[in-house]
Amino acid sequence: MADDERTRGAGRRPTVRDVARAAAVSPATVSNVLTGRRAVAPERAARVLAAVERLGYRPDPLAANLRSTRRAVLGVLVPELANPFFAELVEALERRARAAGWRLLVATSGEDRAEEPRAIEELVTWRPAGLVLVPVDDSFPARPIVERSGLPCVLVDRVPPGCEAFDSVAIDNPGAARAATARLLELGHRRILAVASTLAIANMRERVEGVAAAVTAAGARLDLLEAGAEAEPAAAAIAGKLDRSDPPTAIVALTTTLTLAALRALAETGRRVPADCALLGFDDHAWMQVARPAIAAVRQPIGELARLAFDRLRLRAGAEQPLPPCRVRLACDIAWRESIAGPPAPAPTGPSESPAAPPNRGRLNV
Amino acid sequence: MADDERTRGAGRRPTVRDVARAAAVSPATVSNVLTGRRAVAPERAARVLAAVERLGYRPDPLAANLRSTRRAVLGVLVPELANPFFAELVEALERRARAAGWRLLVATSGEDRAEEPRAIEELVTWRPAGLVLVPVDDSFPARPIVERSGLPCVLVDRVPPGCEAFDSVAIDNPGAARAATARLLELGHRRILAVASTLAIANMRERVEGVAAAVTAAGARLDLLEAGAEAEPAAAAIAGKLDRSDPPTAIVALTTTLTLAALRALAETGRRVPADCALLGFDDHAWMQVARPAIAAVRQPIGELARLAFDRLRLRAGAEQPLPPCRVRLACDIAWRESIAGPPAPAPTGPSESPAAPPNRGRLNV
DNA sequence: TTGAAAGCGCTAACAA
DNA sequence: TTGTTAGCGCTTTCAA
Repeated sequence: MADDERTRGAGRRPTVRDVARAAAVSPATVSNVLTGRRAVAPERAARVLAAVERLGYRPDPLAANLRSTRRAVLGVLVPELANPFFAELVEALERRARAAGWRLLVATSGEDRAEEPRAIEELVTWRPAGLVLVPVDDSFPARPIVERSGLPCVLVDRVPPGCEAFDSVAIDNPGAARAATARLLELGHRRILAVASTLAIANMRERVEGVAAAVTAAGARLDLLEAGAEAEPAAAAIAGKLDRSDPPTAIVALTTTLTLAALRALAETGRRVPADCALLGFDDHAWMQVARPAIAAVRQPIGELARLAFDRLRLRAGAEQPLPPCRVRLACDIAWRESIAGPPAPAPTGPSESPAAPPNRGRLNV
Repeated sequence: MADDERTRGAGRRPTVRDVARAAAVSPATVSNVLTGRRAVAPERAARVLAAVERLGYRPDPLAANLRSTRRAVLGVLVPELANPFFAELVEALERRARAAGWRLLVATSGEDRAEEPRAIEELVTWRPAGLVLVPVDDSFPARPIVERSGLPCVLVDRVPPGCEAFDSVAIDNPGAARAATARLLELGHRRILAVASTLAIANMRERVEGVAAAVTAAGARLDLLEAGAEAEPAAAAIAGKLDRSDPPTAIVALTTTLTLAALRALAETGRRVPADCALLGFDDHAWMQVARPAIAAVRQPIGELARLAFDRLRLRAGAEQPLPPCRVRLACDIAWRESIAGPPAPAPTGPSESPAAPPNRGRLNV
């Protein structure tokens, strides 16, 4: 059925004109019914809808976007999809976008400063309604292109300094790091090693600041390691820190890769977790629950990050006049697990409560 | 500089016409220079290029795609991005696509049969040059839409039966499973548990077949469990199998989630790996190397899968006449790690060589 | 409220 | 080899 209708075009997809003819109205009316941009008399609208149904008409978004200024595509640039955090972020964005009838154009910069502006430039030529962007690092090489494009843009996860004019959505990095570290200090740790990939990325610095704030407040000692993004060299560097005479009794790893590197370094230097050294990571993954010991980790609310970023973009895309920038910072849960315990030798002070996390869900609108 | 040129349009992006005027040629010539579709005299081409540079002209892919039949966009549909295998597949595809000047439109079906056709339908309305598709399962609900669209389509990873007319790229599932199992049998295992998510997905069945073939050939016993895609219930089901009087001494987990579930089940039932039970998973991830014991796993050549899928699609998109379907199956490496050892009690037979993998890289063109 | 007509920016015909 | 013309499928004036 309906095949007689469809063969008419000899394989050609039906267009607005076909629908208009079938419904005995003008193409403009078809458009108005379908986009809802202008009112159409009920009976005519029904005729149009029926014709659409009968012909199996699907509007061509390419043509629609070419003509109109309002598009329903979002450009998304993340450093890499191999990083589960970004993969989950993109998936959450895609889910929300599709639910709202929007599409996603996805690109990756490969954590490469030279690639970022190239990727953004290509994205921009597609004239998306907006951009969701995780910059490579503080240098944010795509910035001039984004600004010149005039497109709405939300920075997610990494918000370089000087980007106060951009919308941004990220977690409360200092807060999460402080809360995590405070717990370690409570348990009696006095030498804490914070492992960052690079301090050239704002969120890394913010996490380090959080750790430092807690450590300083407690009069303990902070060891800071900038270990790079690669697992192997990072593990070696961490092992180096562990092999000193006065090694840390707790490690806070600021990315998943560094958590893995820390685990490797601890194993290689013969440390048991948590007996010899406690470990806490950023970003929670399924394997951390199953690992023995199970690894404690800061849990980022990825779905929430995606939701806020998308809603912001949609709002801005639909807004008539320019909106003031909006900076959202979300609080994080921490999954306390077996990798956390008090320091080994003479447990100096610290209460012996069970390591339950204080409930700190909520939102921090800066 | 060049600003005087750019302000002319009063913020308007320059078009082919602007470039044509600036270079004193026709719009068609500009198009021909930029797309390289027809020859243009060197000096004129140089003039055009100079004008492009001076005006900061960027072609609008929307308009180009609307007019021409050849598009440089690929539609990609995967079940989910939260699964690192698919995330890495998409990343590898994106990398190759971008290198070739193509873009990716990404959608996810959420492993949902109802969502798959919806997602594909939206993808198709964008008129991509081709589709890369990982079906939800054998039911492949998007199939009629894909066929009706007439678009080139490569099935990746999951190739439902009856899809011989489609191009497909996947690993040699039976071969990988057979090789893995053969090694376990060599080590003396006689009761092997294969854990699949669901037998409604072809690659799961193929893996099971591979395990079964090896087990049968060795006269050993195969235990098959269809454990679902969720970690918790799967772990419970696996624990059930382990708690019987005659438990398996080796587990082959057919997905990453099931590998995690198996680990959990083993821990919960007090089994040590590999002393009480050996474990081998499908899909290798960073944490498996760091886990104690390190987890052995079949390594899928994701980059290669992506490369072949993309090249195939590009070939088909550029081809004049229809090409015969091409079914590629790639051999896999196996990362042999600590989670593999002989069975606990009376190690019956089996040579005591070191568990090094036989080199079996290569391609199997079915 | 509706229709006719004019493009959005580009490339494919066709003619020169 | 080049320019002219037309039109991809849609939305948006503008006039009725």
